[in-house]
Amino acid sequence: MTERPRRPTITDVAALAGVSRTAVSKVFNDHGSISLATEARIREAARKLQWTPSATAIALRSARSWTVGLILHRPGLEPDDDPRLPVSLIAGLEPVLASRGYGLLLQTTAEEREQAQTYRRLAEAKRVDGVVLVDSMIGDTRFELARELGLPAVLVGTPWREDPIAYLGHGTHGAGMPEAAEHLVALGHRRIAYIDGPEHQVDARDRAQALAAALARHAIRLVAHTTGPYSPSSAAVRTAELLDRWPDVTAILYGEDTMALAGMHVLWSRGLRVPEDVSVIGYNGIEVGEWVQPQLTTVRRDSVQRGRAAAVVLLRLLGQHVEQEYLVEEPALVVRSSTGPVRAG
Amino acid sequence: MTERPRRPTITDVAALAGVSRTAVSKVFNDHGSISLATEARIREAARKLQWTPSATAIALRSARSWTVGLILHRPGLEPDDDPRLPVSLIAGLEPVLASRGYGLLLQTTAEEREQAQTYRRLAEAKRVDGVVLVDSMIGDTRFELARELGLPAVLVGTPWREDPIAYLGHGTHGAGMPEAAEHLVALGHRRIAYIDGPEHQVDARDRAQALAAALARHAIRLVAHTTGPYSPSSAAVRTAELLDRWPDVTAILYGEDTMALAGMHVLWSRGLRVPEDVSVIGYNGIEVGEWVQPQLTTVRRDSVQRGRAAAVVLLRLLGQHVEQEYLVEEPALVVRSSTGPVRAG
DNA sequence: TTGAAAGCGCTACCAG
DNA sequence: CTGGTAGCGCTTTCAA
Repeated sequence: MTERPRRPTITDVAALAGVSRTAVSKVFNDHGSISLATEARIREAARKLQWTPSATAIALRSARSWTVGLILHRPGLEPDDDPRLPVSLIAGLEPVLASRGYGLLLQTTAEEREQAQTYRRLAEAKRVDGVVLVDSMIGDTRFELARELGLPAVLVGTPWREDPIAYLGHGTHGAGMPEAAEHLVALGHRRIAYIDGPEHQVDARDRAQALAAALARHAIRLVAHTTGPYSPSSAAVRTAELLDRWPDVTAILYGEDTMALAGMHVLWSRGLRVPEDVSVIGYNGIEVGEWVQPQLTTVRRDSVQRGRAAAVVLLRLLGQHVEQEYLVEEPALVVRSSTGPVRAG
Repeated sequence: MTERPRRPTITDVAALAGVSRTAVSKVFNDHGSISLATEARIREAARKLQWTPSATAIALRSARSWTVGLILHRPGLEPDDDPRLPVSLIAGLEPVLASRGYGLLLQTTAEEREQAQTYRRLAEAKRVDGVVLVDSMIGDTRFELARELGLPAVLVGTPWREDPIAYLGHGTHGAGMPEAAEHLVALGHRRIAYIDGPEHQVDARDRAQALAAALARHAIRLVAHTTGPYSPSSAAVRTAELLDRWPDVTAILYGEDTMALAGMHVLWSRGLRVPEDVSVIGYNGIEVGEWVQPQLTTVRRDSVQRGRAAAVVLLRLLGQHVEQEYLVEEPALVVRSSTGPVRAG
């Protein structure tokens, strides 16, 4: 490989254009005033040299990194089964951030408690100007941490208690769950179980509460409510235990779609048919739910929309003037064929 | 909110410790020599001030951003059905990069051709020190681009033609497909179709070739081979067309697991049973395949492993001395219940 | 309208 | 073993 020439700097451009670096800077930040002729010369020189301002120099000079951090907790080694690497969220977030010149820096942590350290490191080293918080937990200390670090932050989810942090809830608390409950009740279900996500997750808690409240209006209580990781295998285990203890359950809700699929697998393996013997409802509205047999009734929520909206909130916290607003629809029940009338008799 | 004090700088630490900035720098980069006493004083001062070296200053000074870029093409708005946001890959990549202090910067592009521009921008602005390339295409120009930009790069996949770029192939060309072919042939299948990924993808091409070659050894030719996007809906459409034209097909392979699920859905909706009437094989080994009914026979490959290995390759290109090697297993056929003997008669 | 100079926070090179 | 100095590439007063 031949020695590659040093990247051109603003000084080179200035020299070529026969002006000062100041002039170049002004042109590229449309600050101050520059005569049209000079500007043309400068732009021409920059083009010739293929010069682009150095992001690192700008970062140092302006004390902003133009980067937003997203820190994710990866519980296990296998991520396929982990709904917590929020692909759709990123798909919504990133383009909006990029439209304002912000990059998205992804970090994963093995342990929950590493997170605080990671935020601190990123913030203190000035690697990021702000962060997107996901997976809101009960007792979450990240909001205070962000404030202490002076780090603009937006939470995608609902804070566990009143908090001044900017957040973007998943719709009103537990949205979609009342509809799911009504749906099951209308089909005649009375013995309903809920295979839930982790106990300490705010989102899971809100949904569980909304579900319980909706059922209570019909004087129904969940026959069982288990909490645990958002993993299909955990859902499978818990479904099996559920069926052992309450074989007469007629409907099961799951905290996540892939959990519901795993649950259905257990049902089939016990000779129970869905929905003839047991109805099943998932949560999230992943596309696969449409293709499986029976098609999965679920509560769909749109993380892409939520990601976009969160990006806007954060950009504003970062001092950007953003006009655009993005719609975020409420989570909604999608009735497909994994739910049906309770069996007569 | 009260006015937050300016972040401490190395000068503050030096002042507090009563030494020069040089001394502080030396301690934190264990360069040069510093007496134990001085070092202790310096560390103490840094601790008191909660000082962390500024990443941006280091970036400017060292002309490295300590960041690696990952640019992804997002074809549609809905990412759920898009296997191209390679979650598992990221899960493998990021921790290894982070272990050496490298961050992972994620960018998405709407159009394929925007990619070149994005690489150029990142490289010229020195936002990234290197890139991970995914989704190897036939006619791919990114390798030359990376060289032109002097940007260390590693391709996860196989280059479309001989190229000096560092890459991490998905095992030997088309690995797993011969096994899949043998499996079907052994079950008595002769009328086999392949609902493939995009025509211009190297990985898809290699797999198709490997499949065709393996079948040819048994004097079998695919009754149909369609190419198209890696999307379930496309797979559904193509499956329907396939069944219209070749109703006598007894086995269908798919370029991706979620495509296979969509295909099975179409089969069921036509009253065909899997595997009694038609056998189905997917590709990738996503976890959901285990939970659906019937469980999906597939070729599993481990993107997490591949991500780790790719990170090591890139780190070395970036001049890091990495001892650790990560195992990358060959893709392997996982026989489950979506394949069965061809129906007698 | 233009540019000289100072300096963002850090590290490398030398001289002491 | 220690520290002064120069400078990474850029922007921003402020003076001409």
